Amino acid sequence: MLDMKMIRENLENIRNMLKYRDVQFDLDLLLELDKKRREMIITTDELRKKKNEMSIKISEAKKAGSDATSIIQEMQSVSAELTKLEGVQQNTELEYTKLALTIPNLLDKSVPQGDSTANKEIRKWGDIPKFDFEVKDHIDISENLNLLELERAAKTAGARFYYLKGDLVKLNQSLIQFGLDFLSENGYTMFQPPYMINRNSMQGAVILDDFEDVIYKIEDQDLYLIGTSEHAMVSMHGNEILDGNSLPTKYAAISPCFRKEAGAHGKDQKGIFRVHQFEKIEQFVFSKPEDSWNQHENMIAITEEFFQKLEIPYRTVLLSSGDMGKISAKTYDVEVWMAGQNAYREVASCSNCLDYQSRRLKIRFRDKTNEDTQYAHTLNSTLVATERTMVAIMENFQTKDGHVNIPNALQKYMGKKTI
RNA sequence: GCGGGGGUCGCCUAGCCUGGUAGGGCGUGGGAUUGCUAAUUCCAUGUUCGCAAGAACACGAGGGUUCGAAUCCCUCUCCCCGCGCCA
Repeated sequence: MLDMKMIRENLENIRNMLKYRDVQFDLDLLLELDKKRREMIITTDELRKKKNEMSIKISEAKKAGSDATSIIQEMQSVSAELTKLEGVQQNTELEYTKLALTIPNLLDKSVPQGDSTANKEIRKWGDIPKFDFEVKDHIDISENLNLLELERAAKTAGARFYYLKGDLVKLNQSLIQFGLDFLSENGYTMFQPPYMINRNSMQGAVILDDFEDVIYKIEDQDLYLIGTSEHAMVSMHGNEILDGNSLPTKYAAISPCFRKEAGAHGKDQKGIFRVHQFEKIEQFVFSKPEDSWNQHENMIAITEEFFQKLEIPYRTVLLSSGDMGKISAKTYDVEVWMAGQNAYREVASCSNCLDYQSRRLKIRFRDKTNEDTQYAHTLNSTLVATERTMVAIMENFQTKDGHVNIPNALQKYMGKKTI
């Protein structure tokens, strides 16, 4: 959500933002509803004022023991009128809020304009592995080594599910262990969040379209499966006034992620690259506004360092205005090399959401109790999505005789050097 | 799941029985006063609308009764205590 006052004062910027994001949004309707909403507030406030004044008169009359019948009758009619107007106001408010919740976030000025072809590679690390044999993809590798049950998963759950098996289970746990150790050493506090959260929390974290395309709902309950621990982490401090001295909070969250993947039909159909359920360690930071861009750079640096330790070649991409999520003001993606696909593929995403989520969830801070509160900034970044990372490990570290070498950093967690 | 007790403006708390402008303390900021440290005292300290003056709203959430609800009634929610069930 954006500050309505700011929208009114920066109409040109907002129109440009919508254009650059290539998003259909009825800004004129929003302005109209905002105007109507404010008018309604003024009208109903005046009636309430009248009511309050009469209430005092009634009280005084009763105390004095005189007759208050005529004032009470007058107040009855004012009350009735107010009830009627409040109904109208409530409807206006609902309409306004519904629309206001769908306007995308501002864009940082460093974001390139255009669609995904305008994405900008800003860094590249590592040498692409060369093989003197025919390279296999992770599906063939895991089949040969008996590391996945894909057909049986399709039988028991459907497409885009999997059973990890044997050493792949251990590799997954090793990545998680290593990731948590790594973030702990870098001053992060670990969290394991709820995997289901209520509608209000989810609505603060995501934009409406995501409910349809991404989020699973629990039947007959006000609960939704998180699509990422970000959803549970951002709402954790909802309706709170944080102590400014505690910022930035650096949280490391580990959780499974559940995604519908609606609209991804045909893409990455096989294997464990694009699935309905995967594990992810997330960095989540609440920061002061003046510090958030600095934090954003820190977070992407941490993620890059992690993949360097895993010896996986990657490139870091600054997403263009048309390719970003609507809640983010600026996003870096990390794409790692996947030898089986002969391509860089997305494994991590690092976003600064400014005060967009904080406004929705009322996450504020102040340094001293008599100061005005400010909205905190929220930032999220993948540290590691383990299933995708295992695809990269299997494909990049495969050997001629069909085995997979374990990256140095993971060997002590795996207790072996090769699968 | 059952029974009991709770949720009040950052924190603590009064008010609820008996409906009539939500009070006090702490913390924080500012002013005044007194040789100093300190003490004392006054003002400010939530949200929304408004350029402002000001006004409205706010007692866990949502309904209801009433001219009027923190207060009475209903539903939900979270916390605490006891019992039950349970990995």
